[in-house]
Amino acid sequence: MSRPCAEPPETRRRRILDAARMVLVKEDLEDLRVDDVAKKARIAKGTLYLYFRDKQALMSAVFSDLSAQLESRLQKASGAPPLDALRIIAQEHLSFMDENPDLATLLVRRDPFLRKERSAAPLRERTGAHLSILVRSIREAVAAGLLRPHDPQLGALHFLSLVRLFKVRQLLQNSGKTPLRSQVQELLDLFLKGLGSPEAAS
Amino acid sequence: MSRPCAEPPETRRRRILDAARMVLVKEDLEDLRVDDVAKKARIAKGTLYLYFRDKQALMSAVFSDLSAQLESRLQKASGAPPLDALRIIAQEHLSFMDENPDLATLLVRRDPFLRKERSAAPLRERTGAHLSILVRSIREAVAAGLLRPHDPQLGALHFLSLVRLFKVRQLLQNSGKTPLRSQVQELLDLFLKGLGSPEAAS
DNA sequence: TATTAATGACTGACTGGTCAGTCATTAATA
DNA sequence: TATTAATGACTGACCAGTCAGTCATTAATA
Repeated sequence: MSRPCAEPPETRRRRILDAARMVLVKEDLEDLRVDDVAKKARIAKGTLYLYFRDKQALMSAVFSDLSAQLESRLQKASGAPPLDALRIIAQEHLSFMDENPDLATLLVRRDPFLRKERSAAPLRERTGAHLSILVRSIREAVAAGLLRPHDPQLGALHFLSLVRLFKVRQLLQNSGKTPLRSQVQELLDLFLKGLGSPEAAS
Repeated sequence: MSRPCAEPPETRRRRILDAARMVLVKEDLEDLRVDDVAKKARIAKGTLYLYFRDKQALMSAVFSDLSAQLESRLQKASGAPPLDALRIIAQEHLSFMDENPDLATLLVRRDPFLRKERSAAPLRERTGAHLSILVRSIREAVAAGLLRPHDPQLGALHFLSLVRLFKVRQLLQNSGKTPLRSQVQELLDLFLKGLGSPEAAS
């Protein structure tokens, strides 16, 4: 019945999560040291284990948290007309990454499709959800004659890999001062029209 | 003056390298255990250190080796007319990955652009070389009016991310019985024409 | 040719350091 | 005082890298 701690458990959990995210990004490694997270969160290591079963659970929580945030943004697209939905999805992805750079680094660096470790499972699941939002939009766009017929899963993966591409480009040239709106346009152009000149045939 | 070993040093080095590659793929982790490599190569751990300074050097050698193989294939494209060059590059990438599946897994999983560890340096360098081959072809294609004007680095990154996309798709649906030729065509179509229907405007 | 010495490639038990997870103790609250 | 949160020193597993010793092979000698 007593709570000697200075803050509510939820807040503390959040602090640990944030610390873990920061450490994960700074280390730029796949792994993190629990001691580092504890130090960053200004708690004892033992305390951390009151909030998370083990390191795996902690890392899973970090990714789960991140992609839940992203997912809630992508929901804005549902209900919009097909192409608008795609534009919104692109925009939300890119702006989300703009607003949380380290997070973007994490999401881009960890490819959820190619990881089999336990810690990646929730992320993969979430990305599956992102995919299904995309797939729906793409199906609709094809039905409306706005996209040429194709395997929607390929289309969705392609779209996501374009998002990834833009983020990679930004990370490479750390200037990255291209305004969001034109990035979105460029992305959609690549997706819809490719790079071939209009008059040429392949 | 004596060579008690049953095989020439070059062969042995190769065996270690192959073992390391296999372990790296099977573990599906970023890391590997030197003991595992030694066991796989059927040599004592100490022997391994006669051929490689340390674990880093071993891993660097693995990636360096892999991308050198790929690079030599991509050279086939040099000299070809712009669009043919792109087709050849796509084809060589995909067929190379078909022939060496675990290697493909490695190359796709490790994103050379986003890693900072020492072991990734040679891979990043090589991929830089791949990029420059691509950039050249793309510049020529733009000059010839076959591609619309754009930042060639973006184009090259886009092309590579399409290659990656196709490999990811294949890894996801492990059936993957799409014939090479049609994959190449599909890739080029995405690159050149995108997914928009011909008559629609964005 | 038979015997012995020299060589160095190869071995694997060992070391030292790292780090995830534990738990006896302490501090805070009711 | 009773209860529970928080602590951090400790443990034990793990693993990269080492190095003193082995022994197959070659060279030298009789």
